[in-house]
Amino acid sequence: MSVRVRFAPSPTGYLHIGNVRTALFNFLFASRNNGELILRIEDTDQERSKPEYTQQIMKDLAWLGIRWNEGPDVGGKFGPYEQSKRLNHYRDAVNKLMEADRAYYCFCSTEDLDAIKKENQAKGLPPKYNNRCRGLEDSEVEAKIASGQKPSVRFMVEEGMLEFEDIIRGHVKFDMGLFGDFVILRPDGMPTFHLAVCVDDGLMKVTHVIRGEDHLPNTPRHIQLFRAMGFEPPKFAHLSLIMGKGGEPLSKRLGAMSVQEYTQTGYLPDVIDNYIALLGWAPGDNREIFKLKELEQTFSLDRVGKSASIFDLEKLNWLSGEHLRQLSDDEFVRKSVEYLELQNAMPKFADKSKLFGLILNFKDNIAHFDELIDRLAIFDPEAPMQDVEILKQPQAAEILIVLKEYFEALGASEVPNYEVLNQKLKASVTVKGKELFMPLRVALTFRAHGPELKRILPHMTKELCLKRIYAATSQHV
RNA sequence: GGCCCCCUCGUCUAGUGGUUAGGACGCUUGGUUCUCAACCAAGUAACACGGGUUCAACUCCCGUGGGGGCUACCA
Repeated sequence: MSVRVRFAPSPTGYLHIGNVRTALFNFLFASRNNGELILRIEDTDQERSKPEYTQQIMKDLAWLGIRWNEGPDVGGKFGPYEQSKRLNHYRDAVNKLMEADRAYYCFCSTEDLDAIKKENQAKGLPPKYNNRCRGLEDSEVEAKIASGQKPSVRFMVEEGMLEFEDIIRGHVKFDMGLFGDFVILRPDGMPTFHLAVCVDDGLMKVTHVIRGEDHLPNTPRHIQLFRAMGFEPPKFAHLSLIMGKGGEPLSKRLGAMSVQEYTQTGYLPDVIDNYIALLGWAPGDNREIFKLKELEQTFSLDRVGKSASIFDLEKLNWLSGEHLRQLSDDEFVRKSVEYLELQNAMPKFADKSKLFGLILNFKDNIAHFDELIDRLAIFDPEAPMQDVEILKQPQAAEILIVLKEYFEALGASEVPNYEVLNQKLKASVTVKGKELFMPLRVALTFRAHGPELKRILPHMTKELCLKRIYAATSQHV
């Protein structure tokens, strides 16, 4: 049977690193095994789910290069793929479970439940529901409903040890006597996550459930549910969690940046995929740089580790630089321009024909595209002066004089020539090395750092250089 | 509190009874260079702890400690 996996986010927020890894691993596993990936939207929490999140999640996944075979947008044989549109299925399932005597109405209020929990805790007992509505007579149930009480429906948990093989964790076992009966249908008729997941995974013929480790304790419940509904439970693989810098859980603000923030910073999608794949997975041969396509061919679940990992921005940045340097010049510039356009940060001082040359200067210098915006300022006639204190050193004056002479003599549309300028400077200026080049650089670019002058000079104009030289001279005097 | 999962350099990891415990990021130093970056070279640093099992444990078992998760009519 062919592999069918799913990524099932709830649209209650944007995709963050943790989500992305689950999505990516599902995608890679499907891809590697020529299987199918289902995108299913778990929007049973009416309060918190928002359609715009669904849209953004799909956009982000697409940006990352994660492709799905079935989903809300592309459809499929087992749709619909939004749980809010599958209520009939959950209703059916509940009816069948009730008929089979595996589910029952529960009239306990939130206060009742709290009291039970507190009592159990005080006695040091497992904090489980005491199943007290299990024994309700049909007549009692009818009376309560007739009196206007809205019941929830609980699943009857079978006691005993439940054991299963997790692809990542290995053999896992739980004592089901420690679990109380759990709610599968809320009083308002909406299913809970447990029911919806099992019904859908069953109906959609999911073969492997790859999800976060936070779901590990849910799995024995789900296995019982699957069986009670007549489904063969899928295989499970529980991924360890990703932590923040200090090892604390990845929270919304700390490091759990949304995909969009990475897009804005100017990382390539391949970089994010590559870095996240390396969190918990290693090919075993010390290789670290992968394009998504290569991951699709290399990934396997049995090389996924068990321990939680910390998200490290430094390494992400290194990886990003590596990817950028592997791009061809054309690709680098094309993607740079794409980024600048998307961020509405296209330089106004250069037309597109010139831009190629300007941008290419920074290919070896940046880790992500947003650095480009600032770096490009060395070509911007409107860019403010920076680092001009370097011009205070006494030797700067003679350098400025030579510069002025050279550029004033230059034809209006003539390209500045590094060699010629250099000869002139060598001939008439006493300083050399750093003492020559630093003031020179600052006078021409207004920045103490940047690509080699030799590289950038051909991209500068007489007008721009003179403007800066005059400004620098007046500053110096 | 109860149950479950996890534990190799600061970080990501390789390793499956016998290794000088390997690689990468970071950091340090040197090289290159007009600067920054990049690049090259070298260096730094780890098996959480305590008991077993064994001729031999990072590897297996048991405890302790630490971290995390679940314990919702959230997913």
